[in-house]
Amino acid sequence: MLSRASKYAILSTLYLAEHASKEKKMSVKAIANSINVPSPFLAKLFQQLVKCNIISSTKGPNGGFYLTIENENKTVCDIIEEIDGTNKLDDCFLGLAKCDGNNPCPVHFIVEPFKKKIFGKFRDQTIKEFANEVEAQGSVLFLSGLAVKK
Amino acid sequence: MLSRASKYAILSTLYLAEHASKEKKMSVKAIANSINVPSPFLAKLFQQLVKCNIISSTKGPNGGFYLTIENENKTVCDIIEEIDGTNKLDDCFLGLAKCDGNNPCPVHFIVEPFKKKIFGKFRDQTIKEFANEVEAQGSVLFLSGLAVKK
DNA sequence: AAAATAAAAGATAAAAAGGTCTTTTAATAA
DNA sequence: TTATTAAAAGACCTTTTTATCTTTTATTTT
Repeated sequence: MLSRASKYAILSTLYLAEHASKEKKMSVKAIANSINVPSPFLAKLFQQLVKCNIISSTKGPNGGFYLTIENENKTVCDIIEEIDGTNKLDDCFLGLAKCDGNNPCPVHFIVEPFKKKIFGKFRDQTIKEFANEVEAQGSVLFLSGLAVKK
Repeated sequence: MLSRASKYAILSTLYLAEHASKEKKMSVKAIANSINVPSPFLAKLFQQLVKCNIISSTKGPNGGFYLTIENENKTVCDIIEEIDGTNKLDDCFLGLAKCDGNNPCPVHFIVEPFKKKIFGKFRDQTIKEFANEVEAQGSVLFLSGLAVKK
């Protein structure tokens, strides 16, 4: 459904929202280590995310990545659209080119409500809001097996 | 979530359940054309499905693929496990190695009920039952855009 | 200004997924 | 029993995804 790249991008952006700021920028390596993602790959991803204004960066000593207010108002949908292209998320679960209520695939009516729900969340909630929720719920952002509750 | 191979396998097995029988076997090409799937690729898949006893085949004139009673009692889960390996379906939506109620990813509690539902269907319903439902609902099995209601 | 730091850029490599083609084998109908 | 048909088997190719490495550029601190 989502590419690994998208997953990395979502997790690391949420991580930035929670742990970085203009005053406390984070390097790729620090983030990659924290959430357990290959750092050169994440570096490439971050370039892309900076370019499309989903995250921000500065070079040099004490440089790194962080989110501006504008960045914080982006959505997870923006990330997915940037990385995976327009809405891989909305593809038919069984791969039909045209799957809808009139032309339903065999699992359409099971998948549809789920898609509406998660899609709604990804579209309507800002990164900042999402990150706050993640923090409140104690959700995990670490890919590795040994995730520890904060 | 599912590989394309799994999707092809599911659709074509349901198609076989609906359209073929021991008396009316179907060739790869016929099925591939019907549901709009590359036929050499489907041929490979079918070999695998025959080997693990999810579908049946005979060679020669009037040969082709069909389902036995035993085949009809397999499940979609059996297909997925055979093609994608054990339960790619159950992987965390955001890629966490260990994602559960205690260690939830940021969307765990949205994804979990959906997984339970679709997973249950795929596990508890036989191919035959599923195919009957598909027929009753008039669901579409054709990948191409121009699917036509039967 | 010089040294150090960290991202940007881009070339490259490895792995997985998706797809095709050719030869062999088995079954059956003529 | 021969010709034909259709699957089985396996080699091979292409594209996409994932991952790495090296060089350049910008910033900042000393």
